Amino acid sequence: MLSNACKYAIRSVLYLAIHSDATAKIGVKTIAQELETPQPFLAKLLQQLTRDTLVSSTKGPNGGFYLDDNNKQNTVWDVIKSIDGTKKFDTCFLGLSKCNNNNPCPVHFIVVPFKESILSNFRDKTILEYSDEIKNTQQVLSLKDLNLLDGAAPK
Amino acid sequence: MLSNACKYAIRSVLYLAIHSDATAKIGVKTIAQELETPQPFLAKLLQQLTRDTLVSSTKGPNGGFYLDDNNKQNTVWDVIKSIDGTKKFDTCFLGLSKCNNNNPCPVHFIVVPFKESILSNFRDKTILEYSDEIKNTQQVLSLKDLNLLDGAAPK
DNA sequence: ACAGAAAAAGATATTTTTATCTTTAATAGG
DNA sequence: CCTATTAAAGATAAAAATATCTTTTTCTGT
Repeated sequence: MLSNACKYAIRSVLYLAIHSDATAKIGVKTIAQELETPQPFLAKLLQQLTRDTLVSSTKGPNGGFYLDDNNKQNTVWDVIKSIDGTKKFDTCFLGLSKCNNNNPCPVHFIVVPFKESILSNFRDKTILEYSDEIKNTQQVLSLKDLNLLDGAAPK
Repeated sequence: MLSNACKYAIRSVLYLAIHSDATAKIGVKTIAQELETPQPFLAKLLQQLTRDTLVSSTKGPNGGFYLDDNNKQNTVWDVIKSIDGTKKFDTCFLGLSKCNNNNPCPVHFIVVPFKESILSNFRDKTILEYSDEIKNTQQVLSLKDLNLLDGAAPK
C-alpha cells in the first residue's frame, strides 16, 4: 500500500511536526536514529519533501530540518503524493485494472470502506492537527526506546 | 499489502476453481490471457503453487492446470502463504516494528479491523466456498472482456 | 576571511521484484 | 515408436525499490 520510502517520510514529517520548529532544527542523523531508518536514504527523502515544500531546511551549523507554520498546513496525503504518488493507493487489492462498484473483485467491498476511512484520515487533517492528535492520544512514531513486551502498558 | 505475484496467484487459483476440473485442464497460456498477466511469470507462480499442492497439473497434450477436490479445500490464505509468506500482511501500515494495541501507530486502530476482516475472508473459507460465492454474487476476476464505463452495469 | 557543519545534488551500488528464455521431462494420440 | 503438446526446472534479464557514497553548496560562528 505504501512503500518503505513513504512510511519513512510520513513518520519523519510527523516527527518533525512534534519535535522541531524554526528555532529547533533537527539533522538527518538524529531523525534517522530516532525513527530507526537508514540515514542516507532518509536524507534523500527529506530532500524530496523539501523540494515540494512539505518540509523546511537550512544548511550549515545549527541547520537541519523543521516544519514551519505553512508546512504544518499540509497533510499526510500530500506527503504520500510527494513520495509514492497516488497510484499505489488507488489500485485494486487483487490487481484488477478496472475494479469498481459495478465490477467488484471478491474483496472490493471490504477494501473500499477501509480505503475511504484511511484516506480521509490522511487527507482531511492538517499535519498540525494530526500531530496534536498524536500527542493527545499517546500514539507512537518510533519504537526505538520502547522495548516492551506485547502486553505491556505504554510508558 | 500483496505483491503482484500474489495477486496473480490468487486470481489464478480462483479462476481455476471456477473454470477447471480434472477433465477440463487449462494451460498457462489461456489463464494468462484471461487474467491479463505475463505468461512466463504466471507459469512460475503456478509451478510454485503446484509444488505446494494448491494446484494440480499434468503435462503433455490436453495437459494443463486444474483444481481437484483436495485443492479446493485450501484457502486463499494458503495461496498467500505460498507466494508472499505472512510477513507482508503482518507489518505495520507505517512501518513500526512493534506496533500493537498498546503502542499503536497513528493509524493502528483503523488498520486492525480491516486486516482482521480481510484475513478472515481469506482464511475462513475454502477455495470451493469462495468460488461459489464469486459465482453467486457476480464478482469479477478478470476485466479482459469487460470494457465498461465506470457507471455501467455488469454484463 | 576561515573553518566546520550540515543539507543538496549527483553518481553509484545492492537487493528485491518482476519477467523472460532455454532446456528437459512427461504424456497423449496417431 | 514418433511427434506434438504442455508443464517443470533452471538460467538469465530487466526494472524498480532501497540504500550508500562522494562532491558541492550554503550557512554560522569565530
